[in-house]
Amino acid sequence: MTSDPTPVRPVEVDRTSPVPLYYQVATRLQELIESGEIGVGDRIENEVDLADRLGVSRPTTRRAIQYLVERGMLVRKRGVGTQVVHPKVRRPVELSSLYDDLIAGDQGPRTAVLSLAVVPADATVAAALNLVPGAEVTWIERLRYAGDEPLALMHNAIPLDVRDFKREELEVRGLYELLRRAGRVPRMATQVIGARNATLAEARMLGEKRGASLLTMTRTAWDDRGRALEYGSHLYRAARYSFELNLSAG
Amino acid sequence: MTSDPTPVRPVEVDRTSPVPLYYQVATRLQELIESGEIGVGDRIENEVDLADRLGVSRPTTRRAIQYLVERGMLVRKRGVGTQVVHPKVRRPVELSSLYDDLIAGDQGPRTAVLSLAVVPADATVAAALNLVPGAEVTWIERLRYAGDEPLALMHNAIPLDVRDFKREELEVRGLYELLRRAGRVPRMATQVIGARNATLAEARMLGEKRGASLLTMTRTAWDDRGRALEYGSHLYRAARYSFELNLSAG
DNA sequence: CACAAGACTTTGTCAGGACAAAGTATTGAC
DNA sequence: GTCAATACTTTGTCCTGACAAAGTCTTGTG
Repeated sequence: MTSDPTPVRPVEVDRTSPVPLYYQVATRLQELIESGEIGVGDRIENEVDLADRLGVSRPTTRRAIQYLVERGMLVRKRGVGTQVVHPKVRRPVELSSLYDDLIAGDQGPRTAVLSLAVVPADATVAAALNLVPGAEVTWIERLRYAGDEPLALMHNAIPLDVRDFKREELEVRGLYELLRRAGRVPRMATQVIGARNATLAEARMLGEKRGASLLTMTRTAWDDRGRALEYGSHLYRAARYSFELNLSAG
Repeated sequence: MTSDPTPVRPVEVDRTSPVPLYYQVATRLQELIESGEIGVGDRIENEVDLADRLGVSRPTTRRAIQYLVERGMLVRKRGVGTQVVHPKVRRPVELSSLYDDLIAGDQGPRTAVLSLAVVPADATVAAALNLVPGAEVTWIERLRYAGDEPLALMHNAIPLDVRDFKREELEVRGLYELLRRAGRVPRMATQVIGARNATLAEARMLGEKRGASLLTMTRTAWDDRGRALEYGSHLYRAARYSFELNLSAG
């Protein structure tokens, strides 16, 4: 016995608002699902009826539903209907979460800039940023703290044309924010997560014992036009840090 | 001086094909970009003209372009046009790549099933799979090899109602394939990647020294209807394995 | 020459309609 | 009763048409 689809109750769209209709509908649906009014496993009203009742066209309704399907909240099946599969938005791994270490620099955890200099790129950096070997880059070394304890040792290389960095700004605002202010917004990134044992020097900086397990993460980020923006090579204390990913398959 | 948009040359859509038109167009565009006929930074023809020339409607063309935008190959700007930002498809982290360790079991690397038994779920497993503590699950322990060398030690817990597993099948087909055959397709997953030093027992199984750095990955996967499908807790030799992710921000 | 107003280009949103395809439920024949 | 054919529901694809909004380029004014 299949349960009847839950009708979406009082919903009105605001046609004077600059917010697109499909987005208004999607947001409303999302609220209903997150609040539990439409539970996991429930079917929602079919597109045609929903569109009618909201007073919008079917394409608009479809687009709203599609938006939530892509976010992993809903699943559609032809001939069957649209079902809630998850009450929370499961983002398909966002750059924002990827950059949380940088964003977070704006708020809580303290970040110390250990060094900031213009140096010639070594082979690895040059390859990652698609530069000619020996081209100059801004090289940043930072130590991130969580409370009093060191958490991560972060190295970044940024092409010279991206921006001129100042130490104080970097400590206060964080790398990500500075890039954004320069109008260079990351659009794409590849990252590799691995692990290895700490060297003596690394262990000392991070307050670990030699040989302690460290998480390694290297990342290259590109902007809108495919220009390399940033190369990062970071070390995290494995005992105090892990990466969390939410994935969805369409 | 902006360069003229590259016209997409001989393209025809096949209306007798069961492949959707928008997908045909997207595939054709993708080929042109991957082959380099349309280079990074080039603008492609505008939607309206493209649609005209292909003999399809603008919404269909838009959908094709949208598809490639979501994959990170193209970027659109209102009033400007659509530009190529990356010549290869950068998938936003797929479940398929997430499951490569399982899929790969079908082909190259050998996987030995160390144990396969029905046991009561411990607290961690029960919580991850959303079961009552003590409920029975199929518990699988496997050792993955790359060539002659051990690569990973994998533990999985699968709710009993999902499927009845046989050792031989598991060795030959891999877990993922067996789940798929049971009609339980993973749609969503959360995973946590961390690291720690190997215990003596783990080191022995993996052919490492005690204290060697290991990558840890725990994952819970859900199917279509939000039912927990699989919990996995895996250990990888950090010296021989790393996770690669491609991310895009919309 | 500098700068603002306007024209133009291009993508973004939205409507309404039509038919196809994939499930589900019902009906009918044996 | 069982099973296959049929009807029905629901999403998937595709079309035409229209206007809005955000850039870019041109033009004209001071």
